[in-house]
Amino acid sequence: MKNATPTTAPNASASSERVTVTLDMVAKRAGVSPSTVSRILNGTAVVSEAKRQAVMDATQALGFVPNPLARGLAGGKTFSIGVVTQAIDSPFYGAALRGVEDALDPAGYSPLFMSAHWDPAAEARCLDVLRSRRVDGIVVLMPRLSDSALEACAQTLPMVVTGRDLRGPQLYSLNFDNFNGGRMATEHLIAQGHRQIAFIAGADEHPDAAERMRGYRYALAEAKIAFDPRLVVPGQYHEVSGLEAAKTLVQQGLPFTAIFASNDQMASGAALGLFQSGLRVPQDVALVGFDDLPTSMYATPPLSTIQQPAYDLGRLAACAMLELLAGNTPTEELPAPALLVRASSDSLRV
Amino acid sequence: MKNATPTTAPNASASSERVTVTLDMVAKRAGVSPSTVSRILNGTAVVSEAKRQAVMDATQALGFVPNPLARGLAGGKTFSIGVVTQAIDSPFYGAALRGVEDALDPAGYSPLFMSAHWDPAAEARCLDVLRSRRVDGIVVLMPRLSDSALEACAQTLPMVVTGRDLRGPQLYSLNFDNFNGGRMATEHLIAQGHRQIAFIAGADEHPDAAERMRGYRYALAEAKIAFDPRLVVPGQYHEVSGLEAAKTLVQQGLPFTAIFASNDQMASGAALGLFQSGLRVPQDVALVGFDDLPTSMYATPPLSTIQQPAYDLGRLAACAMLELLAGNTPTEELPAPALLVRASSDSLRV
DNA sequence: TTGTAGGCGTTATCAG
DNA sequence: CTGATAACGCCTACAA
Repeated sequence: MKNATPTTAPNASASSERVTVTLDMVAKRAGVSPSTVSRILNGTAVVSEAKRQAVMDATQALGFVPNPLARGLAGGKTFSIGVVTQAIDSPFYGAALRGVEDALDPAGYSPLFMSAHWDPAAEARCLDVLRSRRVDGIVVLMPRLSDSALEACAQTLPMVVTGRDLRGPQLYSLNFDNFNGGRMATEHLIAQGHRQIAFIAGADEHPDAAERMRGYRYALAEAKIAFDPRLVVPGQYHEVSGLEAAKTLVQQGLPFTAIFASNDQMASGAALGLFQSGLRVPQDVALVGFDDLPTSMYATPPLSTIQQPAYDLGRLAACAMLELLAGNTPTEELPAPALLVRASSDSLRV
Repeated sequence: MKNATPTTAPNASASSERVTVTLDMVAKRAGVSPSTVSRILNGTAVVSEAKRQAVMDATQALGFVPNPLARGLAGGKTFSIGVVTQAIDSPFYGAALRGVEDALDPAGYSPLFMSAHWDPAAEARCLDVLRSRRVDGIVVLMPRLSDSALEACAQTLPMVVTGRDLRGPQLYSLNFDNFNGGRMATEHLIAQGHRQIAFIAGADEHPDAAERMRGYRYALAEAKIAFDPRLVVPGQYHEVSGLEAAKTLVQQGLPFTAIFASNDQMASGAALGLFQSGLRVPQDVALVGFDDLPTSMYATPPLSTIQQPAYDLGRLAACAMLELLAGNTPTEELPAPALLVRASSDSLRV
């Protein structure tokens, strides 16, 4: 990271350096042709060691930095990859984007982030903008576009998507096992002795929300606990809806001793709702979330949850893209869901 | 947003469209020269209405989208602006970045996000990368680089920074009144009858952390409350440090009835620390944070805090950049700090 | 008003 | 192995 800076190098840095140093200037100074400089800098061909040194020296001395725009125009590769996220200000996507950054940076690629806000039309627009910017590939986190639209896009560019099961020559996907996650959360509650377990569902359009619910129902069935639709309240994956859901449950009067919220944000809202209703977590009601947001372990009380590795999701998606770009077949896989038991569902830990 | 799509327009969209449509093709189809097309599309000159129509039609029909790379190479403007954030996965920066997105998008500019992780060297690298990518301007959120380094950079490019007071021909800054924020938070606690108010400080390197502390001390002095250094514990602006700070305070044995944490993340950690120590918020200890993160109102109990408009911070910074780019002198100002009293510091609200 | 020519900084394709 | 010579797609004088 920290190469000793040769005294000859006026490394532009965040300082002066007015004129732009071009490849031609390097070529001239090194006494070779521009093409040779290009070849050396890109390792496109074998070059004599002598010229090689001369070019490297000149590059250093002049502080030459290739112009990505020109590179993109001429060569077709821009070394930037488009990343479509749904909300850059969501804790979940934030972690994922950081994973993307961390994976792309060392490879010399720059991410180009765009938010689609769960709107298919906006998502399509993102793809268009990204393609017009000539990105080398596109990663879509939790797309809302149809499989076919994504597949169509993959005909033109390497694509990696998460939250789907799509494969193709230029298409790779990474999916999380939401079903088993939902099942594990519910089984944990059942193991703790709970029989009346409420469920705060996620937005209908989210396929993963449906999977989590399926896991919930599966676990209930396995335990021979009758499914009571009245204990299932809708949510929208954000705090307010969790708060409202909890209040609905309380007001409804139907007894319940535990809540499984299909994501941490709603669990957080539900915790507040219970608190405001005078119910203690976990003494009166046990609570389990889903995602394991960075803040969940610092909630009061710390929230039990299913760990969904958002950071790794982003990182692996980016790695897969790098593989695709290198012409390889990606093999990255997401880790299996893991249950994190914390105080919110375990009275012994309080 | 939703123009009726003319039947003649095969709007590439997220679909097929193999070949790239160039400006020359549009020119040919419209029966004019490339330069005319360029002029019309950029409004660079006055053109006859007839040709104008012809070009617009051809553009539509062909679904032409100008290549930003070529545009950047030839004209110098890339319509992308670099945005240096410290951590893309922080709730505070997340909100700010969303503000940036929202302001830039309608103006036709794309943000290029990079994270510096509070490391000056990394920040310098971000600036270099961004400049090498030929962005039209750079916005730095809460820079760690020296004023002079930023000013130097502003000689080359329009710059907008937050958390500093810097002005220049190509440089604009947006600063938040951390001193008064800290003061208001403390005064609130004092008004609630508290005399022993602990303070969880922020990282030393953050200038805003020092300002908040100054506000704390100022308010104490105003109220003739002796400043007790033992009630000030260091923090790092993240949850763990708040948790540890609270435990330190409790173990220390010195009585205190309130805590002012210099940011919400630490306040959240402190809340957990108090909880684990068997202390109730606000009955035993009142708690006030700083920032008003989106999640703070859903904390258990909801956290009183000083509202720092992160979203607006980003939005206004981006707007200022747009002004700079348009050759105007920005005039955006950040709103004054506001105190939000919630249950964590008000027993009546619980 | 509008067309022509040249160039922005690289890479790629050919010869040599 | 290396050097010309085209593009890449668009913008901007300059000339008409």
